[in-house]
Amino acid sequence: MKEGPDIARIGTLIGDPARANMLTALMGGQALTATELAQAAGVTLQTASSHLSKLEDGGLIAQRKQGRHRYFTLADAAAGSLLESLMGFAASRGHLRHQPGPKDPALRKARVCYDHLAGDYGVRMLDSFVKRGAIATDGENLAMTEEGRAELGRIGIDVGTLSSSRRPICKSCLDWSERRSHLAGTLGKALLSHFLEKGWARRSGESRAVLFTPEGERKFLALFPAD
Amino acid sequence: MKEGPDIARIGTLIGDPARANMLTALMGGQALTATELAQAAGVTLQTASSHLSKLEDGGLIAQRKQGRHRYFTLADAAAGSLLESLMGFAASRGHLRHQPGPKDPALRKARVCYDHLAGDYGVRMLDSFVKRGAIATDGENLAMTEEGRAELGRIGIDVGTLSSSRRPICKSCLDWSERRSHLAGTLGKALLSHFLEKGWARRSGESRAVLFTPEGERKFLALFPAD
DNA sequence: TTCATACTTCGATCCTAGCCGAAGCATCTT
DNA sequence: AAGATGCTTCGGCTAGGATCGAAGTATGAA
Repeated sequence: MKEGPDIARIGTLIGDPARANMLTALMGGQALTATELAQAAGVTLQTASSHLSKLEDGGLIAQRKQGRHRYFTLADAAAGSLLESLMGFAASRGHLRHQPGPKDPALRKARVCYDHLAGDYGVRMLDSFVKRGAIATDGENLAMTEEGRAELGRIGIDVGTLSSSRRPICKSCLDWSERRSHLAGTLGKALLSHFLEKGWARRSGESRAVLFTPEGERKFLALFPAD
Repeated sequence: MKEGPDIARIGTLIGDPARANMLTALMGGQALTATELAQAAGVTLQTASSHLSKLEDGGLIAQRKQGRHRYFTLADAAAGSLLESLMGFAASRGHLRHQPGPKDPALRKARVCYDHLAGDYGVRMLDSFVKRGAIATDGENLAMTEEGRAELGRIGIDVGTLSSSRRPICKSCLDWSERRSHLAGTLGKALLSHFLEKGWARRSGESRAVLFTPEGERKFLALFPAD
């Protein structure tokens, strides 16, 4: 019949509201149990179990058995990036589930996107890197410069250890709230971990929001000045 | 729990096989009619019509009325890019439907658009007429000049006989493979007929492609030189 | 005008897939 | 061992939506 990849299968998987809620919850980057995901989706455990096995078959999520728990995560960074693209597109068409009112400014300011920082602060960080020549870009692809390696060394991140993975060090990821790109890849992950370790910020309990301490915020803004 | 963009809505739109087939067909870049898309999707015209209005509401496609046809295209580059991401992801997970066959460059080169010539050659023809002052344009509307009447007389077309109909002699028609305008109207129709009658070209069997003979191609290119 | 073509809307059917209750495994605790 | 917790499987119910026939609308052709 038809040729090419089966986008309908992926679409169907994401198209169910319960599954979409689960995937959105997993965008936080944390591994969640079936019970937690059932709650996030608003369905019973049996139903959630059925959804999770479909998502796993489709290659969107992966599971890890640990004792009597099963921890689910997004399958990989590509899955996270696809979901972020979808969110960006949906937001650009005005397909929001509730108005972007003053209720969730924390999410717009800084949130976790799978394993790296997104929102205003995420975009600001990438902008700053590009502006000072630490990262070179052709609009789509990103590349580390020599200056960038030195710069990150001063911050306290050894770029050498990041290149071991097959995953790219720098990658752009479309930000749905800002409609611009922020920094993904192993470097994006390392930077977020760095901020959390240093105590500049902490993860919000249930939400994807990243909450900066007053001191952490001051240091972050000094490190990545805006225009 | 219900935060952010509604990815489920986009997922549902792409998740139906008939709609996915339509979107895949539109990824070719050409504008397609509802009838053509119904064929591509393997459903009846009524069903296709329903799908198309849903896709339009969702912001994935746009339509352009032209005469009694409705030409559908992807809404914009963002929609195309989203679909490409999805195809890449689906392919990376091994969700393939069939091996991709050789695509048809002949369609992009020259094809029939209702009753006139479209594609690279169609755009080239209008460009050439405008450049030599045979047709005047304000960007949207086209008008025959006196020079143009003489010019067409030399080619072998009597413009006088074309003006009997209520249909305009010259009309611009957006070409979706080239993203520029080509020549429609009774003159566009007459020119295509002329080429076919003279044996410069012939219509492909089932496809919309117009196949030029080596001699016809030489004469056509001499008559309508590029920049 | 009358006919033909392109498409939409309406109405009815049918089938998929989401849903949950109940029961069944598996693993940890005591 | 017995009980508790976490999750899966089974079976039946139901709603949503994909589908098409038939009728309606719009535009072009004769």
